[in-house]
Amino acid sequence: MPLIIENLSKHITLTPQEQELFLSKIEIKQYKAKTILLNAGEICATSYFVNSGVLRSFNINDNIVEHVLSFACSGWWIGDMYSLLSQKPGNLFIQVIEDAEVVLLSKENQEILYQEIPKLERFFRILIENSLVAYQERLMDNLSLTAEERFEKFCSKHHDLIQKVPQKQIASYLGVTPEFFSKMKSKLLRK
Amino acid sequence: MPLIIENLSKHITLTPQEQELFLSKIEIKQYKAKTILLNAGEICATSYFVNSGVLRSFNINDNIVEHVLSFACSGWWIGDMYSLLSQKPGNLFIQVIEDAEVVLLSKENQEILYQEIPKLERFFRILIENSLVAYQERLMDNLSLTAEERFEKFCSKHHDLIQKVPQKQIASYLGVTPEFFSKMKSKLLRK
DNA sequence: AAAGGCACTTAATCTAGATTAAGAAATGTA
DNA sequence: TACATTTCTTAATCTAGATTAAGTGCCTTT
Repeated sequence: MPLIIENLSKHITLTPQEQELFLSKIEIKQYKAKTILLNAGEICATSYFVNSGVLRSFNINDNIVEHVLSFACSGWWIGDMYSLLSQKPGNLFIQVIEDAEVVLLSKENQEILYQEIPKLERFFRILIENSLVAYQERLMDNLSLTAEERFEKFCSKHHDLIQKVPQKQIASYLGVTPEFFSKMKSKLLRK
Repeated sequence: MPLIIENLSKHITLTPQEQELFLSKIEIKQYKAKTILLNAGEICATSYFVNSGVLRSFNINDNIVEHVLSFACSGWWIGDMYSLLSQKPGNLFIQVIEDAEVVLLSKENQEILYQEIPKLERFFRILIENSLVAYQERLMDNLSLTAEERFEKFCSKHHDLIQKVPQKQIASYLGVTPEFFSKMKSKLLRK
């Protein structure tokens, strides 16, 4: 069974016909590492679901500093929610970190699917609810934990990513500089 | 027209009967300032919609330090999403800051309403989508802006709250100590 | 009116994490 | 294989914001 159908079935049950319909509305693509799927300033018209490999979303502020908003590996969705919803130019880049196979669902087809399979409204509501809870927790962590505590939490939650993602990007995700991250890491290893 | 019906009509259109049904499933209560509507450790079974007054959600970490997650004034929803969705004990408090009239929607009734008025699934999806985008932006702001820049952004976005909320709570929302906030504010006033 | 408790301010001191800089490893590329 | 580019490390210095502490003014409650 395709990974994405398995993913849907975590929250809703689709009939075989509905599964067919869903699969007919998506596109699957292979991308090499470093490929940019979405540039800041563009209008995001697609949701991305990762079959394999790793992606990230990030922005670049005027100081030319990158800030990683999220990583996505096998079984995760990623996109620029702001731009996708508002259909205005966003400020996120979406980039492949490790060679990836990605499912593309256009906003257009997503709306069609909402009409044809109303249950999907429920699926995406739950997906976004969970995402919201995760971002709320991450925000509170950034307000209340030290960099070291955030790193330990990240390790226990996303151990799989640590090998696959350049550590400067993990630093950025945690909100510290690569230099400080390096120092912190070697301090933790010495323990 | 009740504020909450007006609120629903921002994203969906309800028939008069549906409006009636909705109104029959909610409860309206008055609360004095400082009242706690939800304690950390409790399971959240209710969504709150503010008719008037101001509420906040916050947690308290082991160091006995409060961290404000969100404010809500007239026309805003507030709750402990994590606890509400998982039905596990949460770690948020929800408290009245300024005497308030609040609409209560129980999780139970919300589920019933999803059945009876499927459009509501759309409404809450959109509500949560917007909330998610806002938290993503706030997280990125915390990663990339200085406290002063965050404060200026807060002022331009939530000017109404500045008069109503004790400034130590705004400090907490922004992620700085009350002392530093005070210093920062007087520095900005001197300009 | 007194008294206790908050919220806010000011100021001195301290520190987590940033910045700058330079070298070492790793990776890509011809 | 060598060269270039990027990533990571180490270390010195710096700073935004924390901590500690003391004082002021304003509500509450009695």
